[in-house]
Amino acid sequence: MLAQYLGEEGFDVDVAGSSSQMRARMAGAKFDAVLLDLVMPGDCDGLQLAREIRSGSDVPIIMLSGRDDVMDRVVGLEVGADDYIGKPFHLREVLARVRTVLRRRTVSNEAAPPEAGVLFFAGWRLDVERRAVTNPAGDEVAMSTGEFDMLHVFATHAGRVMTRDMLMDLTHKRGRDGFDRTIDALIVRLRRKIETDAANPSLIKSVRGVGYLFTARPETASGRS
Amino acid sequence: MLAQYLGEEGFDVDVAGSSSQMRARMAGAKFDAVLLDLVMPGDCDGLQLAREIRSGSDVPIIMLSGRDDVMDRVVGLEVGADDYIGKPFHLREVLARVRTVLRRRTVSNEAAPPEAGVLFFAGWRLDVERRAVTNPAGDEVAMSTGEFDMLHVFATHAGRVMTRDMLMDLTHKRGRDGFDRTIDALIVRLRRKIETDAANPSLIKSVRGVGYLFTARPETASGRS
DNA sequence: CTTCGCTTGTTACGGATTGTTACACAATCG
DNA sequence: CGATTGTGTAACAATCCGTAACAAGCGAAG
Repeated sequence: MLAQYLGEEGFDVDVAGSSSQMRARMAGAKFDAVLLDLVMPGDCDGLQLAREIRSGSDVPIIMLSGRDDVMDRVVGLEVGADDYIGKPFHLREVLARVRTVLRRRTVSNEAAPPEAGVLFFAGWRLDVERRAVTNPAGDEVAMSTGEFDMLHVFATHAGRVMTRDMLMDLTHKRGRDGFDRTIDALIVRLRRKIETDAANPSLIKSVRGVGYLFTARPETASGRS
Repeated sequence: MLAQYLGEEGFDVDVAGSSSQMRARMAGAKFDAVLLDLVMPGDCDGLQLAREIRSGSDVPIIMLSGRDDVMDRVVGLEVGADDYIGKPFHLREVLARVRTVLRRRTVSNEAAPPEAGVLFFAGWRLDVERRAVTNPAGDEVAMSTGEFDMLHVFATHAGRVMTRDMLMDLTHKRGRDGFDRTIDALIVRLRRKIETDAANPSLIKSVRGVGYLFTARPETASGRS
């Protein structure tokens, strides 16, 4: 049903009925996005599968679920899905989300390939190789390891709200303790270095109850004005 | 039993004892939703019937089933049902699902794009990506997370009366039950920030007994300099 | 090995935001 | 006109977040 609808809307759609089938398809061709059901008919569940895809690729993943469970949603996003659509999903909505994800992806693709040497945003320059950061005025700003990692994660995930858990996963490669405010503390320290007014942040916005959002649009090296 | 209960809750309920009876009823009147039992007493099964309804209409369909079988659920949703309620269903639950389906339907029908880059209205500028709002004078107005979300919803649903349920769905990702005045409180706070005279609101009008209406006409980016 | 300096994690406090309740007032109804 | 219902708003409580302060690591220099 979904495949047909998306097909009519101009997308090339390929359907896989099982995880193994999917692996085969994905090995053979490049896809722009993956729609994944949380509950799979077969052996493997959707979360596991999403993690698997993420480990080897950057394809946008949109998760579908029969239940609109908050926990599912959170876990889904943690695993690396780009979006999550809960139960009573209408075709139009799926279509809209697919378009959104593709748009985001193409934007960030041009500007920030996963391991680009240098990233630019809002006049700032972030040299991944040298781990050096330069402000719009051209001065190099000293960053601690943690601050740099955090900024790097933000720069490569610009425009998407990041939960604290995501940030924890991405900046602290492993090991997550119980509940702490580690991320918040890092955010404060980072804001003090890159925001002109740390009390009214413009680059790193808080999204209450969810996480943080990096608002700057990544620019290409040649795209600077 | 169901019909009586829903009737007491204020719904107009019509009961059909067979598929043919249903066709007759549906031909004669417009319905807001259909509750369908998976196993039918007569000739035709519920799935077939759901497919039939879907082929000619967009009415929300809620499927009831004696067995809580995953396969049934999946097939039911595939056929185009909007929701599925398995075996031990309580009247309250059915009621809640009916309300949700009605709510979702009205929301998602004409609400195509929940996302756009920058929105303009009545001289205001709302940058969705940067989560920043600028007033007609050009000053940036600080908005809390909730206020921004609410304004965003209004801006993308301008000219349409939004019920509190719709607003709750769109601003608070997870459904709330019970009665509260959360939305009203947010409206007051939002009005104080964007209305020139909060006592005589011009942008956000109240529609007694229904909800709120955002009166500004959205302008395209090119409509302003 | 010890000390020093820097970074990072933790805790605590205060302010900001948000949900809830209560009350006043307006609109509607009979 | 009074009764009922719905909305505006203040006040309060619960929660979340920003931030300072401190403690724990960590590495380099001595």
